[in-house]
Amino acid sequence: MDVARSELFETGTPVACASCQARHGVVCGALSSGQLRELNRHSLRRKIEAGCEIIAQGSESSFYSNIMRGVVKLCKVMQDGRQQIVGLQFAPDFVGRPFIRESSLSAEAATDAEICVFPRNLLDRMISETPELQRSLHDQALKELDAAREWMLTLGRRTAGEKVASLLYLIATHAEPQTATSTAFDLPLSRAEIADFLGMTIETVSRQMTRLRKSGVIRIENFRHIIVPDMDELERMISA
Amino acid sequence: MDVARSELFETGTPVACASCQARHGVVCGALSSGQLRELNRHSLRRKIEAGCEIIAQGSESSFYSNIMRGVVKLCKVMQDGRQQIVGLQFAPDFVGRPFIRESSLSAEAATDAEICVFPRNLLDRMISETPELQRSLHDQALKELDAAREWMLTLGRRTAGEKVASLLYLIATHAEPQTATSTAFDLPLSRAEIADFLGMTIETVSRQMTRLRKSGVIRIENFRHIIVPDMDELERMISA
DNA sequence: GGCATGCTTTGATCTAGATCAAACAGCGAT
DNA sequence: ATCGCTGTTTGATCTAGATCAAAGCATGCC
Repeated sequence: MDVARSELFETGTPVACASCQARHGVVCGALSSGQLRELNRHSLRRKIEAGCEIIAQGSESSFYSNIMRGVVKLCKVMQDGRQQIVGLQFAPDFVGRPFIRESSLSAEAATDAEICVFPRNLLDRMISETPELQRSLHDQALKELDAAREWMLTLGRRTAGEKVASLLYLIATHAEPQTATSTAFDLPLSRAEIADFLGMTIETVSRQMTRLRKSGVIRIENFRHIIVPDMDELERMISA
Repeated sequence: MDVARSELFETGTPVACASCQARHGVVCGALSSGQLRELNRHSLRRKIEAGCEIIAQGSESSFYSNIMRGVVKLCKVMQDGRQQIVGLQFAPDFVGRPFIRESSLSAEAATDAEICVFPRNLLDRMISETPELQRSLHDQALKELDAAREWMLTLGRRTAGEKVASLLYLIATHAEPQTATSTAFDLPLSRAEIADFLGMTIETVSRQMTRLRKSGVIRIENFRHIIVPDMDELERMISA
């Protein structure tokens, strides 16, 4: 499943990141059209299968990316194998750690995804030349920080039931289309990944899911597809 | 204990932030001397007692600050009273959430502290005019993000014993002076605060502390003062 | 001093969630 | 179809850590 770093960058479909020119992506929105042209000349758009590693924990990565489609999970693992998902990213998020080459976490496609890959050196130069871009990445970092801290509260102080409800709520909120109050979406994560996000075991995740199902808060079809008839009801399970 | 927001800004010792001119503080290091002079004219240095709230969760704050001395804890509380410390900040960290007025967390002095208080409007202007400052704050945000994610791993996947060891290691690392391998420091947090940082109860914190004491990894004097004879030993307890 | 007050430690018990162990899908390959 | 594989649910039991309850121990106040 893994894709070596160099491979990721060198074997991608060599197509300029056309749709970035719209206004997708944290990066592209902040660039002048001249910069965008230069960036496009040196960037690749690449399809990534679910499970593919984009950046490996502990590695030095020589590129950044923008998520164009799909969900990416950020993960930390301990050498004894315990692991914790520390962030979920959706289009049009930026992936990569500005200013530090060695990654303290791995980034992996949770679903099939498409990303735009930029060479690190070029983008670093553009960051330093473009306050607008710096601001844009600063914004994203702060957004991720807010999300991380919200999640710390969930990890430290919520019960198993509240944790699962929090996760479903998070996903439902980011999975776009939703009718008036009811919402349907595909879970981008397996039970095992959910467990790693919530700091618990898959058995407990499963039990809490069926508890939510039996109490009518959610409906489950095909393990992955979830329907929330009433989002307010789900929100009430979280005990914000 | 609380200090109203306006009070915090209006009743501080009206002394220009002289020592910032050295190079203390995330903010001051990034400014030109002209900007620094202007900032100083509108800023206050203020002594804060342990327990004083600097920013209240849910409030709109009209200022930022720089920690000059002491430790500040960032805290989130749920309406049923459960709470979680989501960050610890030390001099010369910056306190405040750029670009968003309403705070999703509270900032409170964990120890007696000294801060420099800046009006938000002025600093926001300077941020937009000074890429160097933007970069500096971006750096701090990324540093906090790394710390938050490291802590998510601790909250989600480490045992009680590992959690306490992680906390002691974190504090020991930030409390400055340390001889070759041995380290001594004052805990900036009470047992209850430690519990809120680690997502556990004070009883469990206490038990784990005495376990570490009995196994010789730490020595405890006066509840607050800790001696770590061998930092490597402590590090081994963490199981990174 | 003597006594209230707020931490902190220690002990006894309880329980939410982990662990161990099966069954139960869904699904692609033969 | 049947087999094998992987992911999920469900059940039975166990345990780390929570909860409940009582002492210690400093510190400040009268």
